[in-house]
Amino acid sequence: MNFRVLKLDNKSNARITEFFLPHGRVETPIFMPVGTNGAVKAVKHSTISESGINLILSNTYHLYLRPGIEIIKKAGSLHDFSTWKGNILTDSGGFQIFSLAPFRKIKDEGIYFRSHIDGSYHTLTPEKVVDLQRFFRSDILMPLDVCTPPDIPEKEALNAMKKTHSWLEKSRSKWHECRDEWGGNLFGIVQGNFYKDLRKQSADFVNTLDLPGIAIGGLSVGESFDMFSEYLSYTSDLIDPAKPRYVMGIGTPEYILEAVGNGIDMFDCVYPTRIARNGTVFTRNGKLSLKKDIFKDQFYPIEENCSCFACRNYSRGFLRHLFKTGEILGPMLASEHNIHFMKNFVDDIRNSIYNDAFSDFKKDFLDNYAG
RNA sequence: GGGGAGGUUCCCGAGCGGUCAAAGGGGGCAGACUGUAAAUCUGUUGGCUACGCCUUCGAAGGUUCGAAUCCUUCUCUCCCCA
Repeated sequence: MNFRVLKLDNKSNARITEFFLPHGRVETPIFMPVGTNGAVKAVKHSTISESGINLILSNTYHLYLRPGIEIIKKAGSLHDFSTWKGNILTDSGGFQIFSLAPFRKIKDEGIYFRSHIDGSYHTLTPEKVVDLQRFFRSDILMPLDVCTPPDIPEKEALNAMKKTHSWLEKSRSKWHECRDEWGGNLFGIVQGNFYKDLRKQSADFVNTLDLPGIAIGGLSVGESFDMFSEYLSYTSDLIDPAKPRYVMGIGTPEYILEAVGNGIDMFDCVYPTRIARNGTVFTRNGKLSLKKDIFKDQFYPIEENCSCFACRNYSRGFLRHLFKTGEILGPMLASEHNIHFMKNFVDDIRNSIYNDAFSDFKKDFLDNYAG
């Protein structure tokens, strides 16, 4: 995928990199919106692509259950099925094993689980998950892993890590057999919970596998920000710098700044689009809960200098009205704004790295955001 | 004119002698949301000099130790028949 580092920040580990995927070039740092079912909720593909984003995330677990792999195979690929022209990273379902805990059983060979939709019984194995993503024609595919919550005993964390490692080897073999069909890139996932010796073991192991990129999993799963920061920094330093580094499942602007400062290139999160649907939007001066009474007669945009469709055409007062009345347009416009916000935010981060001013940018941003 | 049903806290609507400041919705207000079981979820929603007191279930009066709940009158709304 021809990865290379274009610029290193002179005061932190922040960096700008580029790599090439089957559906185009990607420049990092990049925020990937989450479109679990092949579409970012409440947002049109054109809105994403016109904002300059060419990599979104979808989910193997969900697409496997609905519409099922046969339909996507028949369509040709997930891109063809959804008509999204850019790159797609598909998550494996590892996180669903974690978040849908009551319905699953983890064994050495894979996971047995019940569908959250109809209760039917299913199995996902590391090999099968690669196969599914192969038929999606995913540009980046993720291996099945075991994500664990904070505060579990080290022995339990060790077992989860071992399983993740053994599954990764199996995924890798399967990927080697079929990758030439379409050029998808399998990333490794570092686990190890909140134990540094395990994180170290896991990073060392994943480094040896010669994969195109490396993800840090098992963060932002309920731990404090300080804990997140400590383990992010520790783990990131152990990962091969000659590959894209991806922290799964973040985040808010604060988390992203922390990640970029520690050399992370990629991140994804449902947060911007989920809070948008629930009535909260980002601004450079902090979040706004649009449903609040104070916005009812503010006849100016969410942000004056934002170029998104919502800010060019609608006022805070009207957006509040849309949310209060349950109009579908409210979540749509708020989602569009938050997508734009994240894109512009990450662009500004990238520019600051170009100018060796990341630290100043971070400080200024956080001052405004909190104030 | 005759017969019937009913007026409950912002709205709808339960309650039909004490455990009722009054179920449940809705609406309002506030909070949460981080590899999406989420256009979702949680809290709160008469007043106060608050572990107690005050006002409140159309209005006024009455029965009772005690009433939103029973009785009388008044008033308003709706339905049916003439």
